[in-house]
Amino acid sequence: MREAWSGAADCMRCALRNTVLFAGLTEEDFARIHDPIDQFALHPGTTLYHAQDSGEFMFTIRSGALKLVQYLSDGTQRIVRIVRSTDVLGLEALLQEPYHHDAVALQPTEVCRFPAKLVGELSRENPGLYRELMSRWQQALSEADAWLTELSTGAARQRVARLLLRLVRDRESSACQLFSREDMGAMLGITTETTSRTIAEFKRQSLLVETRPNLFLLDIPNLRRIAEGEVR
Amino acid sequence: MREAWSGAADCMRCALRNTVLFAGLTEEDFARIHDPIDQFALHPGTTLYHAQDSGEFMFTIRSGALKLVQYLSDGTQRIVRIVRSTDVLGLEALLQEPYHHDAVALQPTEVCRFPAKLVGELSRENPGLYRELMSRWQQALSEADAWLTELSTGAARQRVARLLLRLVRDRESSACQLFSREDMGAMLGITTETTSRTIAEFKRQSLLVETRPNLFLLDIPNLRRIAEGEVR
DNA sequence: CGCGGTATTGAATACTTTCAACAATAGTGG
DNA sequence: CCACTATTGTTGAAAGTATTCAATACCGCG
Repeated sequence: MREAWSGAADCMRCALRNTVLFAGLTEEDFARIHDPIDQFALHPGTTLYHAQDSGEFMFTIRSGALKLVQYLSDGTQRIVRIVRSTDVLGLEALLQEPYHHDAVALQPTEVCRFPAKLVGELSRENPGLYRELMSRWQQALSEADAWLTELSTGAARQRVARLLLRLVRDRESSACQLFSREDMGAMLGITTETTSRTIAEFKRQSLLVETRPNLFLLDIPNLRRIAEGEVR
Repeated sequence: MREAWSGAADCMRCALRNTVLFAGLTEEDFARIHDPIDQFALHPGTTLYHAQDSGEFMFTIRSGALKLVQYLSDGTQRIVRIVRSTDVLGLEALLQEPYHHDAVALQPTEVCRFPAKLVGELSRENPGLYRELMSRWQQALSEADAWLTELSTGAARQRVARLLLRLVRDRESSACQLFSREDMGAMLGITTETTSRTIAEFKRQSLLVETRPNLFLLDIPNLRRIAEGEVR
């Protein structure tokens, strides 16, 4: 059993309704999609879907985070994206394609699931949804490009610094939680050990201060300098 | 002057018409888009557009190849994608966003240019075009993911081998042209020198045989073994 | 033929990985 | 609630790779 079913989704009261995929729908359209929506709670480590699974459903993330993982033929894994609250998952299902990644929860995560086919139908009549879908695709693409340029280029110290900065972007405080060293390594294309060493060094230099278990405050200005490669 | 204008495009006779973006359009729709289409020839090294330029136009590639380049704040460049014949360029313009990359010709290249706005309008009435656009977005995304897992992961030897194999995929022969060492390095996230050393070594091992200036035959099976990391 | 740019090579250095050991931590069952 | 165990994180040392910077070779073009 891979997830806890939490009943039909309560979309009308969903705090996210206006920020997520279906923001532009009329009440009428919305009624049509509401019924088939189910809501799930995922424990960390739970797989929402596997690469190659037939892509019947799309998902929105209500809370938490998932990693999208691809595997090389030699078995090494690479995390190609992180999806978070308000993000949409499984766009490829709109094209009747199987999923392209494993999607695995990194934290306690709540998702809403709905049939891709339905979204496809609605989008054909609803210009707002149509545009929103394109925008989501473009967002994913920009994100992928940023991972290439920022997280897969330069020395390990720089990559780790850029990942940390990315984790606190668009946030009020500079506090953030870290992922496991293994996951961070898989995001950056470096080994678990190198990641651990780098994080440990950042801690010693007070670029990272642990205020509570796995809650870190960042020294943003100095991490920026490292990210740019200005310091050793 | 950045490009040679070759006159209004002769779309009706374009060999690509049925394989590219507008394959599904009716004659009527097509008439509407034909007029604003211009065709350009680009010399190698020519920039088609710059990142941040206002994205008024989209492009299809008739022949040749372009690189999409992003820059880090420290000035290092990373090539995030290669677009080739039948590919579409500038999807972000559909969302009224500025371009996200520099687009630079790698070879003599012919492109067709058309207003993004027009495509947006047509796609709202034309389900075929609508679907085609989604499919193009997904294609770009898959490509980006593949660059992360295949071309930005593992040792330099493996990356170079995977890039070479990628260059001859879906081709009748195992012959291909190589890009400059600098460009290959920017695709793989390694230095020009490391790229050069690796290519030179492959040549010495006859994994690459130069039959004509810059035309190479690949030893696919052995390059595959290197790509998988099975050999030193 | 010579010039300018690209490719190749060398040598020293810096960095990352590997493999192994040990420490810290969280989860489990008594 | 505590002790135990399994997992995750940290560290060390050696080996393997990649980068840097500099020199030289090669190529295409005028």
